[in-house]
Amino acid sequence: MKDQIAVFNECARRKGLKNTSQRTLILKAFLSSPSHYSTEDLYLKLRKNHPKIGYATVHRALKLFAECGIAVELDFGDGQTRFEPLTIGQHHDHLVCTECGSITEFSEPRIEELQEQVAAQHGFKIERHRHELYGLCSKCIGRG
Amino acid sequence: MKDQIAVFNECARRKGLKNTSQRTLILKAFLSSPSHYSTEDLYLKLRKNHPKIGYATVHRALKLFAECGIAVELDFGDGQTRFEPLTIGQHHDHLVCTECGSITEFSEPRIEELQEQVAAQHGFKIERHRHELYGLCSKCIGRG
DNA sequence: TTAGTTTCTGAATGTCAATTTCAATTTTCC
DNA sequence: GGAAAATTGAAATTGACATTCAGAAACTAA
Repeated sequence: MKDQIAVFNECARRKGLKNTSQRTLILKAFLSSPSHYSTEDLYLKLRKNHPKIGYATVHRALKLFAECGIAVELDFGDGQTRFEPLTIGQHHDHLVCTECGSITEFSEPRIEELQEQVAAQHGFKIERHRHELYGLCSKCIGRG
Repeated sequence: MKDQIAVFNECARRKGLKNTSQRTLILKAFLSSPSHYSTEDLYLKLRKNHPKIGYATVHRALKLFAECGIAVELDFGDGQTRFEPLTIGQHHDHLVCTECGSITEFSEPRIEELQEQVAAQHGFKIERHRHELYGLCSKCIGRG
């Protein structure tokens, strides 16, 4: 978390951005939870203690975090973009429960390797990828 | 293609839908091309020869095809949903060029297998998945 | 500290694709 | 042919994201 704040501050400095209490607030709330927040989610959470904060401010901050490389934008196809704090070197993909919406992370180097092979076969250079498995999580299978 | 029309007709019958010239037209245009159409794309293409056709009609037809299992909805994160004809048993994933937008299909059973292993480790039951590699296609690397 | 400059905030508004509405039309079935 | 039901397509609505703008706050230099 300290690393991420440092990275963000450096990025903000480079961009000539000012320090504002709102941005600090949003950054801390964002980093302090393992959640996969949509703008809406984080906005509603922050409003509880900071009723004056604006949706646009939260939205701009999250986009900024993504630009600075301390957040990744996720799209699980439900019409809402989610943001996840990015810990350097901790790439992972997601298991998304279609029943309860829970999100679990996974990482499988052998898949990444095969991906590279596939790309190489097509003369394709991978910049990024998206790999999501949708289905029922262990809890929802039980309830099934 | 005949299979898909048969599947669709059966699905339409079950749903108590009527046969209309527009839907037939849209279905044929959709199946007759390997493209990954957005509603907009297909609408514009159809309008050339059928100026009276409506956007909503095309949109409804494509959603219906997806419901009937002869099309899959794709979202490459560019703000437009694309539809691809689904040939039974021919699952594949996509390489998406971020430069020219070209879409190439790939299939790698070993990745599918590893996916299942990952899911099993988490007690997760996969219903569907999404796996996309974004980057530069061979043509765009050359132009680079 | 203070004046001056620049950025930021937040309410409101704009944008864009997806979706819905509804009156007119078409299909289906008797 | 005619009634009932579904479909069409223009227009309006929705919903998420993005932008605008006037006032507020943060920096900068003297």
